[in-house]
Amino acid sequence: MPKTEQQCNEIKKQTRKKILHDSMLYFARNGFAGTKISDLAKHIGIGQGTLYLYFASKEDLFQEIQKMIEEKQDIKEMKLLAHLPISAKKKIMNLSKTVLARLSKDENFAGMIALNTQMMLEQDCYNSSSDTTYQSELYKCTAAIIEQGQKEGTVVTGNAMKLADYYWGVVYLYALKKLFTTQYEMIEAKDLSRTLLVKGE
Amino acid sequence: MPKTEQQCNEIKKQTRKKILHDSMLYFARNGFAGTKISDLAKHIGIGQGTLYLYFASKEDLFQEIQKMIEEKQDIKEMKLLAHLPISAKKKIMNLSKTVLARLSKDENFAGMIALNTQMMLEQDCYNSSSDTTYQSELYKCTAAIIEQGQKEGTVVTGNAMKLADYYWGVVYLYALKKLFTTQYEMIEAKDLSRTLLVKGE
Amino acid sequence: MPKTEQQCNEIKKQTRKKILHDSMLYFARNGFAGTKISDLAKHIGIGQGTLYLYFASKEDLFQEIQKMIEEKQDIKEMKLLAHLPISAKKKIMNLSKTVLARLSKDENFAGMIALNTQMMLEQDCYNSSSDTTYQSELYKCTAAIIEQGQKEGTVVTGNAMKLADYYWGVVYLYALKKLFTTQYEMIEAKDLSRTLLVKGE
Amino acid sequence: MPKTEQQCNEIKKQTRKKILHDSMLYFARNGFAGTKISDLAKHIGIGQGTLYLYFASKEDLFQEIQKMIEEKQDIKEMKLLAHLPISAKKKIMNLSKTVLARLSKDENFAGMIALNTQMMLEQDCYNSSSDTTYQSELYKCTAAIIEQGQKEGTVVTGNAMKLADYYWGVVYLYALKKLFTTQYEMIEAKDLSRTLLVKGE
DNA sequence: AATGAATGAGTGTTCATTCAT
DNA sequence: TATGAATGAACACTCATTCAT
Repeated sequence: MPKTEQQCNEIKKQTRKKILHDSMLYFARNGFAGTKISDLAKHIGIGQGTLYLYFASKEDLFQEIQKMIEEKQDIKEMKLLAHLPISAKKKIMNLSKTVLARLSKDENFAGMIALNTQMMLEQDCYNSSSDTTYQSELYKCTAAIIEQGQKEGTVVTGNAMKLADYYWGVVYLYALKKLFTTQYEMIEAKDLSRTLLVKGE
Repeated sequence: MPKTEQQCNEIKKQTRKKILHDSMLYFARNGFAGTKISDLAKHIGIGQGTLYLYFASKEDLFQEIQKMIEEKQDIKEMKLLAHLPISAKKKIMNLSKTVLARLSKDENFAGMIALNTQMMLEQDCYNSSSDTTYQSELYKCTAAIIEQGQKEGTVVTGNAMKLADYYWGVVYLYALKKLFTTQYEMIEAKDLSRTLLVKGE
Repeated sequence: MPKTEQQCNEIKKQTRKKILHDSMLYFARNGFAGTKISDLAKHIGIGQGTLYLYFASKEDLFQEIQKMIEEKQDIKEMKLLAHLPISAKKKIMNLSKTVLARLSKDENFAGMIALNTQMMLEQDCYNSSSDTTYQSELYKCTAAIIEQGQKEGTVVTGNAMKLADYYWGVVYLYALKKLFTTQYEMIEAKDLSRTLLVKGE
Repeated sequence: MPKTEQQCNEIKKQTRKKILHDSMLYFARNGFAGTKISDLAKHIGIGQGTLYLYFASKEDLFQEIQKMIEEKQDIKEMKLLAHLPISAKKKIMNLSKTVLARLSKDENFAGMIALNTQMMLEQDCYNSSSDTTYQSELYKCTAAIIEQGQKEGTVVTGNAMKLADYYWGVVYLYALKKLFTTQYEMIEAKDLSRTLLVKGE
């Protein structure tokens, strides 16, 4: 539309964002193959054709969603947490509380976690030598905290990366529950923390 | 078929079993929508048409697989374990060791766990008032052990069913890893046990 | 539009003409089915929507182009030529020279000839009993000259209309060359005339 | 079908041929953009899906048709004619008679000529420096005859290739008539020959 | 009056299912 | 019984047309 003048592409950006956002949740719930463009468009509330004004194909849309997730992943907070001058145990309980709280309130966060983990799984599948690219930031931060905790004697022994993977795996689990089940019992922070801590509570 | 007459349907049973089995893994990896009959048949090593001699439709095949899983789920062992006169902590560590060992060795077990959990998730989605039908056996057994442990003071406090759900969720996680990743780090029994036990080791 | 009032529809006429003209060439090159409104509008240098201010539909635009061609067809000159008191041979060589010269210089003329002939071909297809409507004028004039030439012994024997059809068919041929090829060798007037004349040169 | 054994792909070859053949005529009449797969399949008498068992896409089918035409083009006869120890005039009249006779009887021949010429036109369009690849054989043979005739004084002067192009252009013209019109007047051999010969009859 | 973003009917392509062998 | 070629309903994608600005 020739709205006023300049920012008709303000609207375009808005629409693009809405599509990306709404599609993310839809894909997270139904998977790529299980998502029909016709249904997706209806769910977003736009015409089928409109989708193709913003994305070249279903595949392209999916990839853009993945890109978005990679960029978003709130790693900044994580990094901040990792560098605070507090005990690893505190950090872990803090992180767990924060993550579970967001998971409870925010479906988008759940969708992001779910898609992100699925991407990692499938990526591993075809590309086992992958350097675990994007997720590494998140995992590295967690691993750093774990190593600190191991020195402090509050975190269980074992490969730090493997433990970080375990921790986020559990988060993925409850992201799925958030996405798929209506009445679910969210885990508690102490339960999540227990994946890492020597002695819970 | 010129097998005189007797057990030409011995062969039929055999074929049906093979289809169910091979399809299970394929579905677990690719999902229902992501599975094409043509690919599936090739993967099994039979003609597309043959599938329809044994199953009425793709949907029917999928349901039969689900039934099979429900029936198989080695609950007997579980029940046995649950009623042994040993401490809950021992039971849990035992169970964890057994489950993870099977997961490592047996892709079918991984497939079963994966499909089973996905079924539960999707079922919840559309049928939130479900009485958690089939999975309940497995979960009830685990919950019983958990309750025993809580009395003994070795298992963390909290709703027993929720904790059982958590426990099997982690198992699901590593079933996925088994199915999707080529080089994965399996969790250790003590890590799995820690989801429930007050103090690891 | 703030053009006071008088001839803001002078501009409208101008635009309509431009659309008709530019579309004609585009249709001639790409055919009806092969022409997309989006591409056409870009080619003309207007918005897609603008087209629909001047024409009800793609089909309508195409029909208006056809009408325009029918009306334009410089039959007047032809008629004039037909009635001049000179030999048929002269008339034919004259006509050939003129037609080929215009073809060389004027893409629009080529487009008109091409579309016109294609119309005739397709019309015949669905309406074989057609009285060859509009093109008849042009053909009748040519046939008249042919008949004159046959009497004078300079034009080959045969049905005059069929020969006229042949003559303009060759013109169509070189209209296509003009439209589609960048470096083409235009036929010479004597070559075109030879379709009719007993003895060339 | 597992017919007897070996030649179920005899049938496949047959079907492929039928599709190629029937599509050729359909494309010749309607153009690429004007041809709908649904209509084409109906016209051939097969299901839409069947087309995609034999050809990867509409575009692919079209290209295969073009390949087929290039290969077919009955150049052998032409070459034979070109090398006979008879006068160029005889050769030309012979050729004209043969070509027009086939055009009258054989729609496929008409389709081939039409598509072939259209290919050449479009090819020129995008690739003006093309060495006129495949059609050259046919044109070269004709040009050779023309040159012979020019020496013998029976063929008009001028660039031989240009004249060959003219000759086959006229053939194209009547291929179109054959394809599009129901009641058409085919040109006569002497008319076609006159494009080249100094003096008709 | 002019625009181009939005739309959905229509087109190309895929895939679960059937069926002749 | 087993097969895979054939099918058409369903899906991804395109494009003529509309409409808010």
